[in-house]
Order: sequence, then C-alpha cells, then structure tokens
Amino acid sequence: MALGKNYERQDCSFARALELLGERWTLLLVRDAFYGVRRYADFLAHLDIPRAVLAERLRTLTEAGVLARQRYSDNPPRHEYVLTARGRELWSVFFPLVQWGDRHLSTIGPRRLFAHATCDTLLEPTGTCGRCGRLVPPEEIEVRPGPGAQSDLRDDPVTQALRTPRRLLEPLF
Amino acid sequence: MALGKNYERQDCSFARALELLGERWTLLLVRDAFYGVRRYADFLAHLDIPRAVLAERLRTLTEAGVLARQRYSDNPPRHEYVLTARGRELWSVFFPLVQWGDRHLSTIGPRRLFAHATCDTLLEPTGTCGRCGRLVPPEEIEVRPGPGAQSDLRDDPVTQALRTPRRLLEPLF
DNA sequence: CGCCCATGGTTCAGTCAACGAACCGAAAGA
DNA sequence: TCTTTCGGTTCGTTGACTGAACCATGGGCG
Repeated sequence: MALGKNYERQDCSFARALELLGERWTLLLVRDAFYGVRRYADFLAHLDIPRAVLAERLRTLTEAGVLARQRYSDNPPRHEYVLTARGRELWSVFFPLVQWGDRHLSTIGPRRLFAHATCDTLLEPTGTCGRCGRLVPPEEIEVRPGPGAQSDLRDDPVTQALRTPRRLLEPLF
Repeated sequence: MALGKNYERQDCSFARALELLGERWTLLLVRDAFYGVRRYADFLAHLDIPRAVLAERLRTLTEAGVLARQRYSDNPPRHEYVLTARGRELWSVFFPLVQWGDRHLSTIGPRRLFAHATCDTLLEPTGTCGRCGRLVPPEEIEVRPGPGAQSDLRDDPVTQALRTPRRLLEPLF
C-alpha cells in the first residue's frame, strides 16, 4: 500500500502495525517468507518488485524485528532473510486473510491449501487442525497446491518449487 | 497503504485481498466501522483522512461488498456505511493484528481491551472468550479503554465516545 | 592475468496516488 | 435571506513507487 508513515495521530496498536506492515509489498514479503523464500534474488523473481523497494522493505522489516538477516556464506558474504518469532506470529494475521480472500475474491478456488503436517489434515478456517483440534503453528503446516493453482501466470523458480507440497518456513532452495 | 492495484501477476487470494484492503486508510476505515463509526463526517473527524480519499475508499469498499450504503434520512437524503457480513468476517484478521501490535509495538500497553460482553471476560489472543471458550463474533464483543488510552492525542467526538465501553458494530451516535 | 557471471544492492528520471485547501449543492433552521 | 450541516468534487503540490541502468564484491574458468 505504500502506506505513508504518518498515522502518528492514530495512536493505536492497529495503526502502528499498519504503519509497518501496511506498506505496499510488505505483507507479500512476509507471505513469501512463510513459503520459504529467503534470498533477495528469489523475492525479486517471485514478486516483480522494484529492487529499491525490496531493499528498503527488507531493511524496515529487519529493523522492526520481523525478519532477521543471517549470513549463510562468508566468501562471498551473503545474507538471507528469515522470519523471527515475532514474524512467525503474523501467521495468525496472514492465514485469516488468505481464507477471507479465498471465500470472497476467488473464482476458481483456493490456490494453496494448508494442512497440519503431522495429522495430514486440512486446517479449519480458525487455523486449528481438523483432526487433532489444536491451533497449529506455522512450523507444522504444509502448503499444497489447491484447485486454483492450475492457472499459473508465472514461472519463476519460487512458483515452480511451490508446485510440490512444502513445509512452511523451510528454505525453498 | 496506497497499495497500487497492480498485484495482478500475484494471482493469489492473499494478494487479491491486499489489492482491496491493503490500500492506505482502508483497514482503518474497517476498524472504525467495527467501533460503530458509520458516517462520512465521523470517519473524517476521527481519521484526518483527505476527503477525496475517504470518498473513494468508501466507494471501493461498498463495491466490494465490505460495507453497505444505507439511507438513514430522506430529507435531506443521507447515507451511512455499515459493515456487511463479509465485512464483519474481517474481525478474524483485525483482531490478531491488534494483538500483534499490542505485543510488539506498544510501550504503554493496549489502548483498547476487548471482552465477551455476555461473559464479561477478556478475549484470549486467539479471539476466544476466556470464560466460555467460544470463538466470539464481533456482535458480542465490548470495547473498553485499556491502560494505553491515557495518552489521547485527539479529541474528536468519536474518540470521546470510545472512552466509555461500547458494543462493537453498534452505532456510536 | 583477463573476462564473464551471480548476487545484492544504489541511483535517477518519470509517473501516479495522496495530501490538503478550496469550492460546491442540497436541505434545514433562524 | 443568511447560515450551518452533510457529503461530497476539484485541483495544484508533494512524495512514494516504478523500472531501467549502473555498480561493487567475489568467485570460476581459460
């Protein structure tokens, strides 16, 4: 949303969260991070986001403690961006919004399905497992292609990797 | 967020939901609608949103079926904007984000508390009632000023009305 | 060594949306 | 008639996003 930063007169947790997360592209980065995207080039390929905006959002999210910048190679020095505990808590925001979109904005059906991996059972709209009834943390969730995955507009490495079931948060590559 | 409208290459329920809801001010309108704000002038007073942007967002949300435009006076013809069932479903997105903001972005503590009105008990972070354990729909929720409500930066009629406990969705005026 | 490539950025000119102040029109009230 | 309220529209300015080009570091290869 390119939300401006000036909700300052809205002193409310919700407005503050939106200042950080409501900017254009930001929540899509969080989505991709749940899917296991970690590297600059992969975010870039999957999102078609301008490079300058990507760099800035990664910096903002890192400063806010939603992502952590971790070195994965010394020669050459390379970093990847991983969701922190604070970032993983955003699953409780992300999942309901996906559900809402699936219910009201989708024609062909969900593009991705989410299942409790250990129970092999789809999640309820509340985010609980249909079998064991527990509220499932993202670490235990598997993403699978859903009926809406047929019409794949794009064909980058990330999209390809997501055509097979994956555990959330596990690196795609 | 002034999110642009062009996530079209991100054919995903989440991206589509963000196209609609991710634009700057939009989710703050939804928040205020939960709090019982219904009229153009009241949104304006509470949000300091440019009038043109407010008019456009109300139109977009109405077209998307999140808000309904209802006539409440014939002479002069006046309308108010009320959350539809589809809009009320956004409670499951709104509440976790408020909680997240309270946990991570608030210094003084929650500005508003949410309670199951019939049980007179605060909601759990999951949105269930701490006493009866049910997932509470917004119609049964009471908003109350929390510890963070001390520092009220603004003093419009909406802010004043919210200084006393209120049932969600009930019109403020 | 010299050349090319991969990765992860920065720079910059153009565009488009948000901002905010002014204006507008209908209706009611004094 | 004059003023106020409500719900907008218009419009010039500002600021963020866009997209293409450029850059820096560090391999890998002949």
